[in-house]
Amino acid sequence: MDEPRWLDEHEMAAWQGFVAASNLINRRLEQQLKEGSGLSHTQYEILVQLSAAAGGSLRMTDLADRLVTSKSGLTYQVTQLEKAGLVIRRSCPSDVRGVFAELTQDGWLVLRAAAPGHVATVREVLIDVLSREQLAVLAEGLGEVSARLRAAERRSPTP
Amino acid sequence: MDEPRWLDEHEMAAWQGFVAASNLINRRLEQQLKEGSGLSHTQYEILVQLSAAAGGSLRMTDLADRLVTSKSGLTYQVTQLEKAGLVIRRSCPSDVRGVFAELTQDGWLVLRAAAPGHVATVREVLIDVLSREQLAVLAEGLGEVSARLRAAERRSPTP
DNA sequence: ACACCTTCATTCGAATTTGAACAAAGGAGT
DNA sequence: ACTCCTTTGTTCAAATTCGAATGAAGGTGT
Repeated sequence: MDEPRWLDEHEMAAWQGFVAASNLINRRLEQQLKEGSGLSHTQYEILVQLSAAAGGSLRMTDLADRLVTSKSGLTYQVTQLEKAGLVIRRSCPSDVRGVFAELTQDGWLVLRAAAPGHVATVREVLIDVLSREQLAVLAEGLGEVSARLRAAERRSPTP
Repeated sequence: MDEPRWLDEHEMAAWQGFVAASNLINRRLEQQLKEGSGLSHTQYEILVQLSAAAGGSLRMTDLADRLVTSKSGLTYQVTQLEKAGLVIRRSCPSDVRGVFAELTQDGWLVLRAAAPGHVATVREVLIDVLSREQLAVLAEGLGEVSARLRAAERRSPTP
């Protein structure tokens, strides 16, 4: 770290574009979901992950891994969703410590109702702005970035 | 919104890659900055924006626009930085309501000390993972995405 | 000068996020 | 069986975030 390699003009543009887009997209998504269905982006993502899982349920730890949140943050949000009746907790038969979060009927309905508006916004802010080729590069590049970061986290966990 | 255009496989990969990378990078950056210099990513970005501005100072509103935060969030963080002695507030001579946040000498020093570690991490998680061509596409595409979102916000402000 | 609308930054309360500490249980090695 | 280390999910206090409301001042049009 004696003589750091600073970012050149192009690298800086890529980095700033990424950070700005990330923040702006998040803000827009948050706003759309809130006014469209009363959900936060985090809550929406929880419902999505559960809906994609077998039986509409996942262990708390699995869920926390797929989203990128702390365990305590997930506990909080699942409690909120449980109060709202969109999710219930079930204890795991094979492991007394384990807890499943499971989508309720209302959870499915709310997700179904929220999805079209959300997808439309995702198109509006990102997908429909970019060409097919740009999307391919994005998927490829950021997929690799994510994979490496996940691997790095497994090598040095944050408990 | 009657018959929403869902995302196909490739679009989904791009979107999920973007969201995952965004969250994972943020988490890593937050961790590195905290342990490397005791700053949060938000605080670091405030210092960067001030250092890039003429006289090392910016109006609160300008600052809030360049970062992507609410005004009240900025007020809070500037207060924290002021307590830490890295920033001071100055009132604007031409507009009594205006407040400048200005980098102090300590602010410059802390930023200088924090920058190398931060840049190294940015390289590690994003820049050095991608090829020159991928970076170019990223800069171009996400620059456009950001520009559109900023323009949209100006058309319908969030006060 | 006046009324009216906008802009600036802060304050306030509520919601959320985080990390550390915790208790309970699993699993491996002896 | 027993010790040791890990994993699981929650709780707690503290830090951070946001939005709405506020007060004060700028700017405009008449």
